[in-house]
Amino acid sequence: MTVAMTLETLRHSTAHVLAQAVTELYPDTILGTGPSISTGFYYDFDIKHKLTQSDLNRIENRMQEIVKRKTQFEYSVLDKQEALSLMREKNQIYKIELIEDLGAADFSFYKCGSFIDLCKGPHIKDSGEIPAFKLLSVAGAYWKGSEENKMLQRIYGTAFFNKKDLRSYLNRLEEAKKRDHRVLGRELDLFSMTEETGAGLVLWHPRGACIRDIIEGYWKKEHYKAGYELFYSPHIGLADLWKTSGHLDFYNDNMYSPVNIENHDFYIKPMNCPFHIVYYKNTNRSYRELPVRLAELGTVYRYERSGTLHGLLRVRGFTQDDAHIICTPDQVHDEILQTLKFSIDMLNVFGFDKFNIFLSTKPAEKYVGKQDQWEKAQDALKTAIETLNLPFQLDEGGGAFYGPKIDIKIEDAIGREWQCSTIQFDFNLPERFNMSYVGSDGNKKRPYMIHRALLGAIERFFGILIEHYAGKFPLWLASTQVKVLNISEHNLDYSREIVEKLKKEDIRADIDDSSEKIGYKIRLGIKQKVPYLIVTGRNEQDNNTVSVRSRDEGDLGEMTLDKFISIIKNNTVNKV
RNA sequence: GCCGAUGUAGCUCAGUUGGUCAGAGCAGCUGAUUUGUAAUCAGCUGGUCGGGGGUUCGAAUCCCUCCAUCGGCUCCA
Repeated sequence: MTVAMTLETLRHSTAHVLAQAVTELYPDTILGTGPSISTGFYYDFDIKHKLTQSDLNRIENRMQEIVKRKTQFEYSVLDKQEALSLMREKNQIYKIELIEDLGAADFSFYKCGSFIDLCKGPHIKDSGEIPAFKLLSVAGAYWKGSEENKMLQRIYGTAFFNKKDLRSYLNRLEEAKKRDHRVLGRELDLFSMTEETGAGLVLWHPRGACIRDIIEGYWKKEHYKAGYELFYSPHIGLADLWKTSGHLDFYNDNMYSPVNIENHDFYIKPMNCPFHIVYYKNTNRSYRELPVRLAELGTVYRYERSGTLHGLLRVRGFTQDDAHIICTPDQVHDEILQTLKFSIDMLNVFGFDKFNIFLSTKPAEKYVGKQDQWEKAQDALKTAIETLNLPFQLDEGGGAFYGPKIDIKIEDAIGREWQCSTIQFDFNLPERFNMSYVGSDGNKKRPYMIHRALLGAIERFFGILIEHYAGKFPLWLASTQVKVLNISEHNLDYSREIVEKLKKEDIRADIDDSSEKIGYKIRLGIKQKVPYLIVTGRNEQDNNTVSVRSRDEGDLGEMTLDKFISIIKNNTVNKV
């Protein structure tokens, strides 16, 4: 066997060493599987003993020993009978299942010391070739990833070619922890979620609310520019509405129980679309009116299983930056192109420029709508992506049953991918609601409907933003843009005057008029990540100036207030 | 929902085998200080130890249960 020493190989081999160590320490271990993954590797085990963090240390030490032993990885091939009997002998029921599943004639094994594992390889030459590794965590994981199956214990770890890479990876994990939006959210007093109010429900504190307001204000302004009309719909709707839309049939698991008012059931909305459609149908529509573009920051509530909740990134009540475009077949291409461009532009403004775009097409089996509709829609989506020269991945058959879609994912600080923008066709709802418009030939026609969100959900997007900026919101988004710090009581009037002047210029300014020393005030201002701190003391008062300290650029020295205001205005407009 | 871990003042955490163990720092408040670029000093107020139930003469500590959070899995129209 040739040994291709890729990071993947190294990690896969390290997973074997992990399994070997665990087997040595816990002889009753039944092995699951143990692949390499993008951040390292894992191995699943069925062990009676509940693994703890301290067990991890013990296992890691044993792994170090195995590495020191420099045992060879020996390759061998067994036929099915031999493979099965070997695994039976070792009571490896999961491996037996794998052998049966694979249905091949021959099976390759790798042996390292007394440890042998079913594996297609490749592997490193011997265990001594592992230069740097670390076990990271234990977690539960279903056998074969199915909820129906038994839950095994999974150990995560990582490995690198050298200690330096490992260290920098671990540092990155530390860094990511510091950026965690849940931590920063508390430190910067942006939001909270409490046991008292309910899991997955967000309290937007004034500072967070301020930033949200700026985001939403910008969002609205841009939507008007892009030819959208704003819409508001209620939080609950009659059962019949959701029956017509199909949500009570298809989405019921995610919906909360109804409230009964005068013998009518009302459901809290999990989506905004039905309301927009009802409005569309409010009057006879002519092709001359299309496209109709309705945008709404609509707050929806969905049941999410308790174990899936995660800070702002997965919640039960959230506000979609939703819109529905209802148009004629002729308009589909233009609308999609415009929407995709809009989406990318919007994400760019918030500092995101790394995207993973997925184009999902018609599922093989369950779907609604006609073939030519799907083709036209898919063509529009693909053409738009290509026109903008964006790389994308094709997810053949990955579309929803009601239409094809584009999903845009961005990466957060910890390398997790989060879906923000989505642009999806819907062939289902126009049918169900019998939507129509009168064409130029005087006949009633069925419009195309496009459902789209650019930021996805405000809550999730805010969480991603916090991590992206590490809490250092750019000037235009910062809740407090300038904090004025007076040196002593003698400068208080002058300092307050400065604040008032800044406020008059629509600059979000605040004052720290406590009787603390300037060092303390600066420390506090830095901790709060305020973009600009202004020091006002005797010198400034005498010279009629301010001393500016920028969060990102350090001390900018003494300048006139007018000069400072123009810097702020300039940077705000440019969104830096 | 599932597996595991965790839950002590607003925050970060101490609390040895159940018996002055309800504590510290920061924050907050009150005073003093009037300060020149990352923590001025002093005093004070904060907690049914996540909720409920149980064992015990006695529970933050042991048991049960519920809730929430964390790491994952699963799910993600």
